[in-house]
Amino acid sequence: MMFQLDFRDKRPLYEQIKANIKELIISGILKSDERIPSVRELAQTLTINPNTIQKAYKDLETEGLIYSVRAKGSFVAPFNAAANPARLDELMSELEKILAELVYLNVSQEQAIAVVRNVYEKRGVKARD
Amino acid sequence: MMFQLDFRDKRPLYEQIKANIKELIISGILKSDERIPSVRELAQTLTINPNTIQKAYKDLETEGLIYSVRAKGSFVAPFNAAANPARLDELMSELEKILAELVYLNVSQEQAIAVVRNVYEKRGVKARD
Amino acid sequence: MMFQLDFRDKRPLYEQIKANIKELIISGILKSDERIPSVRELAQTLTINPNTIQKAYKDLETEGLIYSVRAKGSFVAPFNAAANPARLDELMSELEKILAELVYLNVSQEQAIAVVRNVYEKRGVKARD
Amino acid sequence: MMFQLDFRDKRPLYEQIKANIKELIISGILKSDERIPSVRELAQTLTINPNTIQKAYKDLETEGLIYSVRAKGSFVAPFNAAANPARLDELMSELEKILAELVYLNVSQEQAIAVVRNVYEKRGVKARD
DNA sequence: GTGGTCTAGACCACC
DNA sequence: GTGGTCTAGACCACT
Repeated sequence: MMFQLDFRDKRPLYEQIKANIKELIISGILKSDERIPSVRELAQTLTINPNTIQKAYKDLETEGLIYSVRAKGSFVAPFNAAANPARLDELMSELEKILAELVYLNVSQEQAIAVVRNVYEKRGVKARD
Repeated sequence: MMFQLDFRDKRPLYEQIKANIKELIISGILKSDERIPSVRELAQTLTINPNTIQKAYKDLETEGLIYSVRAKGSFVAPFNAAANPARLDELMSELEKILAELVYLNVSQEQAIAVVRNVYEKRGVKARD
Repeated sequence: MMFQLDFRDKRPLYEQIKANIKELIISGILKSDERIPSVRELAQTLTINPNTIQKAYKDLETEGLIYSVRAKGSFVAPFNAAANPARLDELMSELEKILAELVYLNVSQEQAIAVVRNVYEKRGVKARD
Repeated sequence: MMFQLDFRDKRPLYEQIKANIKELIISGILKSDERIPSVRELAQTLTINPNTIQKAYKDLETEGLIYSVRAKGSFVAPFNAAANPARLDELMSELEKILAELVYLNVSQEQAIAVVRNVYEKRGVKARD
């Protein structure tokens, strides 16, 4: 489980960490109940302050993507479709916003659908534990 | 041309202003070369500082969505497909990220494509100047 | 003698007018002692305020590029190399600044010299009445 | 890293600041990833308002010459040839304009080329990070 | 301490 | 009246 931080990125470091871990989870690289590095481990690996990792993990836990067991570590949460309908609404709204701008930029419906098919082909058949 | 600011929103005010005006432009409500409110006018309407509007307008201008003429006012920029290849890349990348998360949340490809068709139906045939 | 103004240009209108007339003179399209449009004529052609033209002409006269004869009109000044050594210094300084940035952007000396040759080829042999 | 502002200069202060820092970068005095003074530091040194520096830095960042890291400071961006094709076009166009006027002022092609060679000799072999 | 955002109030150039 | 620039002083998020 490795990723790098971009210190020139405008986003806060903890946002980058969240985004990276989230990507590892939704791409299926990290499986359900798999252990992820402890706060201290990751802080050392990335050479940043543990507080920053702490904040990222806490956020991910609130979002239902990971869970922590005291004295054991943090783990990938098993997928639960019903867990966050709010997140789904949010994504749909973002999706519509992006599509609207694509329409404005003269991207054809066919091109847009092609992107959808492409993503589903790449990620759709991945195993989910 | 009216919209409201949400002072509880965590985003900077000028970002909200940008987003609102952008939406008015890409939705076709504001037409090419149509005049938008002056910096002072809008500041008064929204009861915020003119500098904040100024910043939003300046940003929108560098993004190619509006143009400002000294002593005349600010106007919607005529659409220019070739103007913003970078923005298109950015949008495509965002699109893929959202779709990836939708895959993870078990949204079917058919549902995703339905959203695309829906947006194109609603906005695709709008007149452009 | 025609040119167009770009109202979206950030420069003041009178600067654009100056630049256009200057280009017509240095490119040899307007010859020495040739008459240029009166303030009123040009103002009407461009549909802008005569004061703006007035200011442009006054500036050009100060720079030695045109001269005005009361009740006759304005004319292209005959070329006089010794007239503005200051302008030459200014140009040389600008030239060096641009070249310095080209160096930084990895443009080769050969490319730069090619541009020089190209311009001289195009404009060098033009007749100067 | 020192320079002075000319308060009689007609250009905005932030433009002067930008020009000065740009010169330090393209001349190689400031190296890649080298830290430049913080907004507040420089404001104090020049005895002007921090907002003015902020604006200059922001502009330099969008031009790709520096990058800023929150809570860390601002730094010289590593050179990226592909980053700025638009700027190159702009410079070339300016170069041609200046050369055209030099032709008009009877500066010989040889003299112009000599200037080019001179600049490349002075700056061409500087180290880049 | 750093960059980023915001306000209030001011002056300038342009048309 | 319009956009553009500048100051002074303030608060916030981040590390």
